[in-house]
Amino acid sequence: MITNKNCIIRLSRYKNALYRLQALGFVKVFSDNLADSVGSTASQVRKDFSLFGISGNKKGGYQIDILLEKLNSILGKDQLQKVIVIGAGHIGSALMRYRGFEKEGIKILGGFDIDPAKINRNSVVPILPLEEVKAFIKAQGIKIAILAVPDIAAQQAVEMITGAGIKGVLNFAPLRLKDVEGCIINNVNLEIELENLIYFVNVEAKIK
Amino acid sequence: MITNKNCIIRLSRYKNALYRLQALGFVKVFSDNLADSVGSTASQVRKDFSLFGISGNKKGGYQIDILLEKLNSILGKDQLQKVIVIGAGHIGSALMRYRGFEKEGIKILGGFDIDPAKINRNSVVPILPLEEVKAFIKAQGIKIAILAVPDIAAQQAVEMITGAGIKGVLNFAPLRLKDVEGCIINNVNLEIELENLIYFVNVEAKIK
DNA sequence: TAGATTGTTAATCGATTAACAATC
DNA sequence: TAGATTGTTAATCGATTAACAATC
Repeated sequence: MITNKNCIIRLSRYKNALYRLQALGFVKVFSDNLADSVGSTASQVRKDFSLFGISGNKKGGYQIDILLEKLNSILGKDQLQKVIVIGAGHIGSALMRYRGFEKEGIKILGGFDIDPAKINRNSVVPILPLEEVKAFIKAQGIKIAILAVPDIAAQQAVEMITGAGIKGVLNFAPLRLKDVEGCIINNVNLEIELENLIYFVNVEAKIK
Repeated sequence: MITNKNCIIRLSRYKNALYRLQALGFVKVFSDNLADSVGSTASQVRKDFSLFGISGNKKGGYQIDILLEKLNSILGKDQLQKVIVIGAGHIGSALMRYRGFEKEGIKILGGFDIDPAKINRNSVVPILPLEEVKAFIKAQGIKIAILAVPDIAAQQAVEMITGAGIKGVLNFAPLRLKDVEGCIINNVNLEIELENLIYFVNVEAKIK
């Protein structure tokens, strides 16, 4: 099944919105309710669902609990997702301590750094020497890594961890990483995100 | 001028690639070199440039220094961009300490939090009480804010700062913020980014 | 000149939106 | 039943890619 990234991102948003609706006591939802909640359109919602064979009831809309079950299954939320963080600098450390992932069934099992001063085997998320990462990935069967190392270290780090079995990397290093065979890399470039925002703010300012 | 977000992101990537090429001693570049550097196509590069009236020399390609000047001007890199951070939790603090922004001419002038324990007027980036944020924005003429507060605090925080003059928000709170008149909001949702990666990794795993 | 590269127009591609028959 | 909502097909829209004349 071929689907685009935006579509999957919308599935995540639907899921989040459905939990909020459920918390408000709703049991079923119509495509246009859901569209409103995520800032989309009713057509888009129904189209997305039909791509995944999710169907509702004509006239009756969709039952939230069933819908959540299906979305959670598609998004892999029915099992704990084990993740490691490479690089224990400012960003890496913040991500290790960030509580938002737990709620989503994402568990950070460890952090890794080359700097001996950063090693701490006793913290909530242990921070281990980078040379242990390969063994750790294999022992724990980890497929997903967050990369938060300086730009010059990024390419080498990716090659190391993909060699050990990592299949997906969320990259915070401020450079576009070359794809590695058999591994998906999603780039989150903070500088570029800000630069983008600045551009559009300035354009708006010029229009007025 | 109407342009899409992806196009502006590519301009940032071209700029970054050009600095690397310049560091390697190159003086001029052809559209297909640049395409290679950023993982795009020569057509795309020329199209992007033509949208902004950037022209090169037939046969001669583009002169890197001139190109950089133009891209930097479009992206607002010819002036220091002043930014504040709302929320001094894990993510907010990490962003305040992150060195990557400086290189890009982005200066974080202050952080703000409601927790008195987080206040520190003497740190490199001072952390001030949230009630001072409006005055600070006005006094310093700040237009851009990074939002890194818990989800329940996000909507209110946005309304507060846009009321004081903020025109662009980079939102790290894990919920989609309602647009506010006269303010652009770019959402960076870490949970959704990871969820997305997990989905595609799992799909790849199923195919094999 | 011959060859190579730009700049722009046209073609293609894919995603979003609209429309509407089916049906509860 | 009448009205409302789904599911899917068709139309639209916008972005990317290809093609090629201009020209250095």
